[in-house]
Amino acid sequence: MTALEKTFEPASVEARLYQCWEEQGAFAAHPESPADPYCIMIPPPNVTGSLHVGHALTMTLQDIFIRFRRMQGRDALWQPGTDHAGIATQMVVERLLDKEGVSRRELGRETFLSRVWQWKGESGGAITGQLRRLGASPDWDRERFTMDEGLSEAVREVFVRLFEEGLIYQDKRLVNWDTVLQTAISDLEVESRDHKGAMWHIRYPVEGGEEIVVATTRPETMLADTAVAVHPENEKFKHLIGLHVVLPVTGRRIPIIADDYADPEKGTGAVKITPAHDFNDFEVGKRHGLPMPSMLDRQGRVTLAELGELPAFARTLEGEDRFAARKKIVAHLEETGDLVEVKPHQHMVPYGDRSGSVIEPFLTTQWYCNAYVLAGPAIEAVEQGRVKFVPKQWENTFFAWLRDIQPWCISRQLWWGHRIPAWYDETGKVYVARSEAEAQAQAGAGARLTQDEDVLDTWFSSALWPFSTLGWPRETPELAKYYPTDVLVTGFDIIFFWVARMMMMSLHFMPDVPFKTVYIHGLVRDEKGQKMSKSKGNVLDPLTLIEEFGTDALRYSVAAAAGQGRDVKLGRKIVETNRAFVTKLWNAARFLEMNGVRPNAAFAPASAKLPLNRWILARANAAIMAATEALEGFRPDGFAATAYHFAWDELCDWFIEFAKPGFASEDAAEIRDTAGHVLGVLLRLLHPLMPFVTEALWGHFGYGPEGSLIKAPWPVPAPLTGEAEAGAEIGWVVGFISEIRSIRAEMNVPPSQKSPVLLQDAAPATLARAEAHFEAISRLARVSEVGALAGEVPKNAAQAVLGEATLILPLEGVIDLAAEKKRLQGALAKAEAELLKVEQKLGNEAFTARAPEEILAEHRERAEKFAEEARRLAAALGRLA
RNA sequence: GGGCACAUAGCUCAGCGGUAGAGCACCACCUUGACAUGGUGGGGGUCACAGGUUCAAUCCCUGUUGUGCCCA
Repeated sequence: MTALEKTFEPASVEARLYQCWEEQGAFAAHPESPADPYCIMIPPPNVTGSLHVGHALTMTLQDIFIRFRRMQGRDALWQPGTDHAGIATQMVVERLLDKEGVSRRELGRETFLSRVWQWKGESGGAITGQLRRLGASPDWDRERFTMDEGLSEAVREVFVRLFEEGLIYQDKRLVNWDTVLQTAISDLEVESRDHKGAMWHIRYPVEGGEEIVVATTRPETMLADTAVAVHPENEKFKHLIGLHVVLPVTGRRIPIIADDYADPEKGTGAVKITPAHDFNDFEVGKRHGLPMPSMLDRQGRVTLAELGELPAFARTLEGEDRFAARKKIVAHLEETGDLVEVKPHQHMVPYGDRSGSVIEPFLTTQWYCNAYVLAGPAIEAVEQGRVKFVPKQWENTFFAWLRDIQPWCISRQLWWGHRIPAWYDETGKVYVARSEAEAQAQAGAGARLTQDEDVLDTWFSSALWPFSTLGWPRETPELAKYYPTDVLVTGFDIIFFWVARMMMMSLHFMPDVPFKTVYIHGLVRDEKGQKMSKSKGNVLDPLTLIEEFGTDALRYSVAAAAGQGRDVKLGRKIVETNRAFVTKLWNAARFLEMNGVRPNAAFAPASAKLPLNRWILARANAAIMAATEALEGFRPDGFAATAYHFAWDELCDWFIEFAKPGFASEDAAEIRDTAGHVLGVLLRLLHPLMPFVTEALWGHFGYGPEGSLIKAPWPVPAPLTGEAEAGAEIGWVVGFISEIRSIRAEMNVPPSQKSPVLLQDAAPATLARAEAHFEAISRLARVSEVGALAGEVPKNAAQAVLGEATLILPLEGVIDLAAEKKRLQGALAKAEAELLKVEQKLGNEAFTARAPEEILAEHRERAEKFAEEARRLAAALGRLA
């Protein structure tokens, strides 16, 4: 074995090890194997996406769970893939076309789509390469894309079946219309922004002489007003109900109606009703059977086509942009004197999250999915605990959304996506079918069919991901084995998009839950807790961090910070700091290697005799149990902390320090075997967290061939003998060394000056311990000799209490008497304070009568301990005088 | 306005019905046989506030205040 390099160079091993794993098929699932399955579906990133820190977090967590279960012997399937991202991808390619000076429409649908596929082939899915940099271990051979033939077949199948069941239908109602992208978008893709606008108060003359003033934030829509609503109980307007007003600008005659929607407290109490341009007004319009003309076209320009005869001014508005039209109408109202007043008004305005333009409620015919019906079983599954959220409180968010779910508009006016499998004949009759041939058969040979121009919402196909990727609608071995999957890992911002929709579709078609657990993690923020955004310039690039500090450091950083229900704060500095842990592990291993530590499969931990070895083996067992429990309980932070503590505080700080001379002693063989065993445990424990450095060390030490740690068995606690006694013994020595170190540091004893330690009142067993571990004590606590105190306590000695014994350091000439006195007084005060607290409790009859015996015994023990400690400290103090 | 969460050391966060913890930062000391990306020691806390339950509350309950997020 060649010696390990002095420092760990992540860049020099990461690519090689990753390739090694991939080549040996280490990521592959084995449907044919008898092993229990463990499956995670990757929430497919956008094919246009590139790796950001959010991905780094979610993918690291998924990879940790997958690697852990794979090592436990489960047949792990981590299903990778990407999502075709209708709008985003189409925008990317259109932008490219822009540079060539051609538009999508000039190219035509088919040519355009071939360009998108070409783009996808060349630069789509860059993220999958980047995931490899992160050390992610999904089964790449099974990578899927939502526009794959198989997944597309699933989409058609689902669409047709839902249509046949009446759960997909066409309807004419308001959608969120993006006037730039010229498509309907989901309400989840709309963000409301606070806007400093105005409230215009406009006079509508009532037939018969009176007038009514309405308040609106969108005066231009008055072109399409079809009523004025007042509250039925509103005394101010009650008498006007049933009369008509003559709409300014258009001169149209519209009724005054009574509707609860008109809040007497808001605005003027009278509200104009424009059913085709406002969601609330649309409902009012439906209730009252009002006409619903539109006054805007697909691009948000005024169209008068549906508005009937109009006076001259109104006719000049044709083709005006909506905001220009607003200005013109307001100016006109001012002129005519119908504008009563304008008040500044703060309100929310909807914006499209992709285009950044103001979203327009728009009356169109679209395809809808009856989400209300599909939501029922999804809600039930969570209520019954068949799907569990971790942390649990996210169930509330899930319930809140699903219980109030609206019809899901699934059609999009895009080209890139799954084209809706619906065909129309010349009369406009619709035929929904799995293929054109099937539709033709339905329509009859003579019918001339044209396919619906629109495509489906990307989330429609993503919703099928848990089963479509496994081969549905075919009955495949994969579907039989891996469905339902075990856990879905995602951020809370995706509960609506993903979790809810996957639940609805899966429960309807499988029909079973898609996953048993939904693990929700936080968002990644910068060090100050600010959301990362390009405009703020606080975006961290995970690939840069990987280059600078290595993948393991990044993975450790995000996992250790992923406490439950908390956002993850991440900064360059944090990753840099955590790199030290990777380095520490490397150096510890390097030291063990230099001292001849090698794996020894024949070593039985139970055969270890040295207390030091028994102790570290017991600590390893404890670490294994704690780490396993943390991972099973979805606590990556606890897992990271456990491994860190074991590696650094127990293995490095104590075991290795104690063991140093042992490597040259007659105990060397057992120490080497123990160290070899414990290092093997540690590498396996840390592997899911820091796959590269652990794999590099594993191969180097020869625990297995290079690249084999990924499939090494997850450690289980080893049977031991005498570990309790060993624990007490090593614990005492650690306490002893710590006490001496503390005294010496506080007394400013130069490290070069060793000092003897005398034990007063020490039990023979204690003296034996001190003697047995004298070498370590001497080296680590700078002690020249240890022995029982014979005769009087020397003057001017520093003292401390440890168990039943008093430790005495004769430091004549070095010790500052006043300082030592102060130190002892502090210790005494502390002991007395503790004693007082415990005694007070024990003196409380209610406590002794009601507290459990265990607790009482514990308290009595502590009382004794503190009393003894205080007595000894007081004595020590007395000797100083 | 409705809902959810959070409030613990200077900072970031664990924790738990009985004894307050880590990392970073800070101070002092140390090139002691891997590691200065290190070692040793130290200072630093009314566990937001007010009630309640309990023998016992940082922890459970209620309220208040503050902060963040989601929904309308």
